[in-house]
Amino acid sequence: MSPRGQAARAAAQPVQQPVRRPTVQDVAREAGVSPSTVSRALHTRGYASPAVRARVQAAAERIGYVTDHNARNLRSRTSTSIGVLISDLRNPFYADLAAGIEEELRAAEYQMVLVNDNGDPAEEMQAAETLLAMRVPGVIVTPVTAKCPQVLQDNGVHVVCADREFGRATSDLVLSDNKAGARELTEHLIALGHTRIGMLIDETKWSTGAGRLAGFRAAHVDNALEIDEDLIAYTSFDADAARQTTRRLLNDHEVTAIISANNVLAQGALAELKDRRLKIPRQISLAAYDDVPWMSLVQPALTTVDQSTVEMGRSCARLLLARIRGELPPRRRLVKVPARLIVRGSTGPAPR
Amino acid sequence: MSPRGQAARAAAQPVQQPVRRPTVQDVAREAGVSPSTVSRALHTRGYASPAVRARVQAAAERIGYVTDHNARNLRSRTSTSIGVLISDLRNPFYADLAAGIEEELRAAEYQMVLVNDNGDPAEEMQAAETLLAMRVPGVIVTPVTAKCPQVLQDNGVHVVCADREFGRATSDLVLSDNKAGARELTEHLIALGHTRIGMLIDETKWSTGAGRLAGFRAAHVDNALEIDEDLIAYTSFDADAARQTTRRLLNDHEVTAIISANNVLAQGALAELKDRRLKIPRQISLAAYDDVPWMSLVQPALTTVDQSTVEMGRSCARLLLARIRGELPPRRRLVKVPARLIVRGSTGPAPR
DNA sequence: CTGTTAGCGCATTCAA
DNA sequence: TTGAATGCGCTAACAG
Repeated sequence: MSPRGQAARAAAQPVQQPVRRPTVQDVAREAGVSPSTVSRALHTRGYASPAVRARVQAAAERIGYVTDHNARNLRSRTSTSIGVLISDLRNPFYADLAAGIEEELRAAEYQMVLVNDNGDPAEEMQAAETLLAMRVPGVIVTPVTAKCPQVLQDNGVHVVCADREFGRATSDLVLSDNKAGARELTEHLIALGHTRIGMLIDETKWSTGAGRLAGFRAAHVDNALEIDEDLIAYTSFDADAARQTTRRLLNDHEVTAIISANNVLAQGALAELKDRRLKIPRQISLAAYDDVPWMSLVQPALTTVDQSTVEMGRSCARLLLARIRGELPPRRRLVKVPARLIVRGSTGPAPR
Repeated sequence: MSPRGQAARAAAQPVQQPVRRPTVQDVAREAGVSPSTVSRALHTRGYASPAVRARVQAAAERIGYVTDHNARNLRSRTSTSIGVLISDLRNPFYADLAAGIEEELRAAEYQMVLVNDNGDPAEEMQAAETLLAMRVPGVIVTPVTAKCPQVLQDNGVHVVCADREFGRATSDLVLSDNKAGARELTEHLIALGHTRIGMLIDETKWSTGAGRLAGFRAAHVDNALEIDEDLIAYTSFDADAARQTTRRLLNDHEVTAIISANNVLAQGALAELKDRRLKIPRQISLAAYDDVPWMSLVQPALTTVDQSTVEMGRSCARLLLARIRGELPPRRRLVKVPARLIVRGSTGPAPR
């Protein structure tokens, strides 16, 4: 790679890369003890006399010693890096999730290795392999396929699936109570007299979409309202698609309210309603699952379901760390994060 | 470590932690070559015959070998983990920046270790130490203090400062062209006839705020407009504070337009204007530096300066990687990312 | 082009 | 309680 000609040149020039960092050896010399004593004094608890420990710590501080995680990880077969695998950091849902995770990990002196998989199975597997290579003890993932958590678990990595689930997964789970949240939201509209409510939804393969749709249905059943299946408007993942779908929904059917299954789709729906100059909520009500900041900035502010995304992230991290520390019984744990209805100005009585 | 007794138990019980992962030794045995040949065949280029290389790769694939980054990093004194140190992942500016960085790093097969420092100097230093422990070859940071990049560099870590600069920093830099952007935005308002423009700003210690304020001033000077210093409204970092400051600004002074120095402050300003039921832009114009998605969702959509945040992130990563690979001359490099004015509905002719 | 040897920095035996 | 010895998994020297 770099034969000595190159190394020599590097040494001659003002290159700062090969700064020799102090090792336990250096600290040992400085403190007048053995390397193993340094190791114990610095990390393990109870195997060094207070005096020695203080002396070692002082010496370490003095010469600017910083543990080498690579060496520590290699030797002790543990790592404090946690993989976090999400679909799109630019979506505030994932950003909030990651923020919650990071907060909790940092408090426990763990690090977050964040990877975007763009919702692509291939990139997701790629990322999983990278995390295997890093020998992370655990991964938090919003899975795209069941294969990814599976492969990780097969290799002894603890996995927490966040936000969504696949039928046969065996990993720990942290989910929003999608069904309850969507049901509450739908009932709020029904209580306002709406009987023809459009449901804008992108997928129902995952528990996320499936749960929200189930809640939508349940609210209808509970209120003895028949569902016009045509009002369930399946769309794609992006806001533009949602806008087209909303357009079609409005053209082809009479609805007095629309529920968007997530924050991205809501953008498209809102754009279409505004474009048509429909008065919200006088002419049509709009509500969304997954509250994000812009929803309270628009006029009227949107009625939403807040799924406490940051807290969801914290839960993921807490659960994973507990699992890593062996504090949990073997069987998988499911954490349901409550969803909370927030009524704002975008929903009102049904017209006529 | 895990003698066969334990391994046997592991196989019997549903414990997945002590999974013995294959090593180069195992691959070597499988392929009938030596460990070092495996290493060369798998990673280095040119030092293995095609036949052997193929055989080794097949063997590795077969037994599910995945390189141990810790061991590789320890031995070769290189790492593909990059530290990214930001203030608040929930702020879309930082999320976009991180997304751009991650995208570019991932393409180059590097990993992103993301740490939130909450804008707190102590947490920032804590994070720096963690990254030193991880032996990352480089860090991208939106610095809170000059000390953090300094310490990292002193330890041989390459640093790219993103978004802001401190006077004496010696690290590479990627900045928005704050002055030009703010000037253009201000001139846009002046061209619309505004002469009393409020400037809502949180800090001017960093190049960010300083540059934007300088652009604001420059636009006035260019147009022979005197600045009423009272219209420069200094506020704190959060939206609530910005709202209070906007309230005071409106109470105490007559302004026909307000410029917010960033996306967070804009929330506060907008909230106050709406609360007062001021018609935008008929009664007052509002514009903001740092375009984020909600600004095109509100009505009227906000006139903004887009600082291409994702691209800024990509630039940071590209610059850092080039530096790490030694492709750059020793002297620090400054990358200015152009800022682009986006005129939307929130700015209009000055009243009267 | 390939194998042998050695050691990165550390934590963990074990013996003292 | 401490020190000496060992090796985690890998890759860089060197020799062949």
